[in-house]
Amino acid sequence: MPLSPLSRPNLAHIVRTRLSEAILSGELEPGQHVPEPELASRLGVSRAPVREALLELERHGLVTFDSRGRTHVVQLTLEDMEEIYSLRLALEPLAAGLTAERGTTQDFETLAANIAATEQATSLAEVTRLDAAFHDLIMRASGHRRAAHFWEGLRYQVEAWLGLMQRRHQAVFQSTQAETVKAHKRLLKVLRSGDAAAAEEEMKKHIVSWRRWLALEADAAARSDRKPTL
Amino acid sequence: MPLSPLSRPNLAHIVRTRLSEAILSGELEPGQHVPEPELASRLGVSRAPVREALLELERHGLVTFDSRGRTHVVQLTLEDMEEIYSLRLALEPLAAGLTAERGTTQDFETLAANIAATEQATSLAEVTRLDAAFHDLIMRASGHRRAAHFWEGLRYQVEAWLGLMQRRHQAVFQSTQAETVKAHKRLLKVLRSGDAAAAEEEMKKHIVSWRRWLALEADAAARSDRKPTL
DNA sequence: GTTCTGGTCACTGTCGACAGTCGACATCCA
DNA sequence: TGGATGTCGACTGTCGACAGTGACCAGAAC
Repeated sequence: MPLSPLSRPNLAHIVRTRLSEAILSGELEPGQHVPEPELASRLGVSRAPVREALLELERHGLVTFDSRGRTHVVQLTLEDMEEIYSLRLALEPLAAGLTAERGTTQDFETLAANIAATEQATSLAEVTRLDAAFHDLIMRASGHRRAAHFWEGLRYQVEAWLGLMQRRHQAVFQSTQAETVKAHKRLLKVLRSGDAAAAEEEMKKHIVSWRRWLALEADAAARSDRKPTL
Repeated sequence: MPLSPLSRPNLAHIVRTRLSEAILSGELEPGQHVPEPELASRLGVSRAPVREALLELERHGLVTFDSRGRTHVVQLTLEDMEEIYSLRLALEPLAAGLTAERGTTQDFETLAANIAATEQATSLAEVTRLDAAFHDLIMRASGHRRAAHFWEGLRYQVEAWLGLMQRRHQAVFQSTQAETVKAHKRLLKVLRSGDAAAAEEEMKKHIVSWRRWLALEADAAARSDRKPTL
């Protein structure tokens, strides 16, 4: 009987997941102060797991602690995104190269499944989530645990940013789904080829092209002659 | 009156610092299980700050949690160090370039002071600490907060590894102090020149040359025909 | 009206306690 | 004797409580 071992996530993990969703969806607004007691009572748990979850979320860059230790939902600025861009550019090609070398058939099939799911996604939010997951899979498949770990510290911020931009500038993301699928297919093909250098190069291009989303808010602000609200 | 605001570190921070020292010095051995209740009673605090400190230490890669949530002092392998090497190579040249561009006179003076201290250090352990601090300063001076943050997640592991190697292969580190000073002086000079590309290149060289410490244990093991104990 | 003062309130940091769980070890039965 | 079963102890995950601190607000003093 194929009984795989079941994992029993602790409360802190559940709280963390729940809060991630709340932040990514915009249910909790950027900059908003989120007191531990309130979260605890709203979620029906004590403060201990909430505190632990918040520490995790800080690691993921979704919340920050001010000088008094109070928790705020992160408010990403353009400079933050530039930082993230430069780090993605440093990390992801490295991982892509490794994945091309070491990736298993299993890995590539999971990636293919992700692309298929992206093709059939019915909402932008879903596309964004699957996009982040795709990169996540590559980082993991690389076998570079620390790089994957670092990526964990970036991906949620990327998701948060894209979510925010999508809510603000829907029109711009019209063709995103198709483009994402196309780019990911190209990537997967190179990864499967086993050519590390080519994989690095392709990933680099992919990240560079992703950069165009960064200036969105600044551009929109410039056009409408208002201050960018980040 | 120049009274700078005093920071009142919380217990968790103190515990974290104390535990870092214990791990880096070898007081706590690699692989050793460290139960929260014991740490708490030994340090005379409750488990809450200990738990928080352990989470921080995990982020710094000095401890790991097993499937049951029990804490162990990290046991670095050669593969771990290869990972760290590849990440340093991705992160530090980037930061060095930025520091060359944006570094302030103040920054460079702090770096110079660090080098001076390294010159006068009286123990290898001190040299190692100052070495890590030097790189820390560059990461901070770069203004790239996330890169600096990532480096925080590596530096202690680097220190731990070097400490371990130094305790095992003292003789090999004879000339380390002088070499470190020389290399750091070269780096500082390039940083001061403001030439980002040159700074990147010099840092790259520096990291590559650091790589030689990685194979130490494997080499020693091969020579004495025993299994490398990592 | 403005500045100082005191009180109030909302939070965080820390503590001690309890329950559930897992491994180790002893024990029982074939 | 060896494998299954039961018991014990150690630790983690979680909880509720308390104290200390800073922000905010109202009122007093000038």
